[in-house]
Amino acid sequence: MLKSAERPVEQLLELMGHKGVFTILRSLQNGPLRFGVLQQLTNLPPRTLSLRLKELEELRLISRTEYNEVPPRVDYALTERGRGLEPALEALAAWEEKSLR
Amino acid sequence: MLKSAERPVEQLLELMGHKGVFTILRSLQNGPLRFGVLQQLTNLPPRTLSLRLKELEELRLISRTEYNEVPPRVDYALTERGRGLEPALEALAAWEEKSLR
DNA sequence: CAGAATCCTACAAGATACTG
DNA sequence: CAGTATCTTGTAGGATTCTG
Repeated sequence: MLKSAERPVEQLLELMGHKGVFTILRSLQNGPLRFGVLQQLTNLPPRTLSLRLKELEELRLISRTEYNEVPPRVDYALTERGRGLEPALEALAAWEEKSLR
Repeated sequence: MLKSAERPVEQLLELMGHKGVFTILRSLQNGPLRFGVLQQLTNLPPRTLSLRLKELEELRLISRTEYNEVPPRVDYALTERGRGLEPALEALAAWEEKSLR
């Protein structure tokens, strides 16, 4: 799945091209979120969400934190590298805004 | 192919997620280019390049101009809407720069 | 709750050959 | 030159069911 021959931006865009990924990144800008919440926000089936989260982790854009609690609790947050993406996310959101008018 | 139910940014990212599309858009920032040149820049087979260019046209990000000459000549250029994408392209390129260091 | 396992269908994308 | 036609293989991603 990881095509290391590609430029980082191509890897990134390939991942962001998948359904829900932009929403995931944007949502995490406001702080960590749990699996279940991301599922509701993106409307992805668990299998697909799980795949995307792993790929985002592989690219070191998000981190996964597991708490030893019952019931289980896990949350996902932007990494430093992921936060470096924020200007691009904003630019894309701004473009969308403009293109809706 | 056109999933009109999606938000513009999701449509855009789905398209930009395909191989070569980022390169196409970036290259066109410097002015119109011909099919053959885009083929060399992206390393895409003609069929795939042709598909991507049509999809970019559908989203009104690029325009196609055909000249009645022999041999045939066609070129592609960013539209106004496509130029609206430039801040995002720059942000992505900047992110890549940073992430390489 | 947070996923993993299994199954399925549609389409991505590359290779190759051909043409107005 | 700028594509189209045809064929093949891999993967996306949705549905559903199950579990540590």
